[in-house]
Amino acid sequence: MDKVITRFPPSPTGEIHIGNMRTMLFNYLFARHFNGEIVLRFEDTDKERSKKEFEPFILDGLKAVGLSFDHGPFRQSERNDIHKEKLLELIKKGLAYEAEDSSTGSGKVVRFRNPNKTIIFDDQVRGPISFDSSIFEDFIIARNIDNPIYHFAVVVDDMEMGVTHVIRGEEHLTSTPRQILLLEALGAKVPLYAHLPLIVGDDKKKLSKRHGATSVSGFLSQGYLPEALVNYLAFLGWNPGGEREIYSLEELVDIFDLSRVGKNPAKFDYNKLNDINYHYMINLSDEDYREKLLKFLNEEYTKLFEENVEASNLIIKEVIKTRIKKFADIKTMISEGELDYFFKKPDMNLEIICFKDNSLEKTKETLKITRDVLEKIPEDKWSIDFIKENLNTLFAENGVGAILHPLRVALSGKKQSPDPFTLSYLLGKKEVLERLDATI
RNA sequence: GGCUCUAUCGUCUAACGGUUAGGACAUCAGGUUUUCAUCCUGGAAAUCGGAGUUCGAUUCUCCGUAGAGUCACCA
Repeated sequence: MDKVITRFPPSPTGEIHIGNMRTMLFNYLFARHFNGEIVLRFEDTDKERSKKEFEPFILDGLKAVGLSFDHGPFRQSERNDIHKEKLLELIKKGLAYEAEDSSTGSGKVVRFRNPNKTIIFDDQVRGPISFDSSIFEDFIIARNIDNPIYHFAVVVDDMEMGVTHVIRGEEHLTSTPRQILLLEALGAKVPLYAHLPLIVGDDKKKLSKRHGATSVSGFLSQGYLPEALVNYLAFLGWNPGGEREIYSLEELVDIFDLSRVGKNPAKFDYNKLNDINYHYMINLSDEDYREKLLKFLNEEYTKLFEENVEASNLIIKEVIKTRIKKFADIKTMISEGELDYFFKKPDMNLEIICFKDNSLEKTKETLKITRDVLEKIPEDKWSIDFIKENLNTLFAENGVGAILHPLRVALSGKKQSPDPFTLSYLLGKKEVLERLDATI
């Protein structure tokens, strides 16, 4: 096989969204798998919507998720000379002609002389597909001689850049025969096409910028890890066949195979993404996790975490890690007061302190017993296991809930919290006794 | 509407003519000496319908049905 060359052809009309990213990812995986090369080309022939300012968004997005390219970035708009040359060539050969019916009045449009034949191409994911080209009639390929439309510009650029594989979304399927016709007229080698299944929303409609598509930067700012995003996106419409589903970008490159791309549209599933993201998060090193988490804390908690490094690391390990699926979830934990009680004494909450039907009096009594047991534990033995072990002796007589429920409420002010052993350990002996005394 | 594509649990998917139709997410139940979360175990859950080909169809063919994409001087 010739050297594989694929392409990223985003139009710079805004942020790069999840559908674009998936297409680029597949182009990347395919090219890299065969040690091929990737061309990045901004498709900006629509002068109304394309803006140079959007280019960095796209470049940054690619960089953030680790997708590299080898050639470019090119701008379609800066390749006008070559487009015009090819346009004139077709006109000269009688394969295209200028016509008078410009609706915008900006000169003569250029139409392609349609040979009206059946086009058959072997789609790399869908198999043979055939179209009767006469339905397109003599379609327009340029607004005027200096101003080609997309279909013409892509075809010329792909040809000139030696693109061997065009991997794109299914929405381009019906424009493929037109492009093949142009390629044939230009005497170019027709690349192989692969049309990827669409990513759809809950309504089964194509995800697009104006329809539910979220930008890649949006996901990243929610605290989804790039690795997780890549991993999830790779599995939308493709899978390697086994039961494993966690793969790094490098591993995906190794095993990627276009023939295993599915044909049916894939619904974007946040639950699944969250799960994969959670998996990547808990496998982060402690330092890495902390560093990333800190970026999502508000001012108050950033300060608290930085002033209490050891304590906050314990809180991350024992409390936060199993409770958030993406880093931005920490904001919810904070706003719901799930972290408050580690740093300041809770409001006394006698309403909920009683276990089941126990009276307040009885509850205070058990808290006193609990306090006495805890007080006897030496500072240097203050560990989760040792606290548990000591409290154990109270359970048989009083019942587990009767001891632990009031203890939890006294320490946290909440009905739901991490287990009281962990809580006690995190707070430290002195603080625990103070909180118990305040309640009793 | 024309053209094109698609059709397995709620979701993503596996099974390239023979399986008790598998896995993951979600969901439900139980367990981890109280709760939330995590973790473990288990359960429920699918081949769109109809013909054909075949000893045998999720798998091949055809017809329906349903959904989607596309029909720009947008990309």
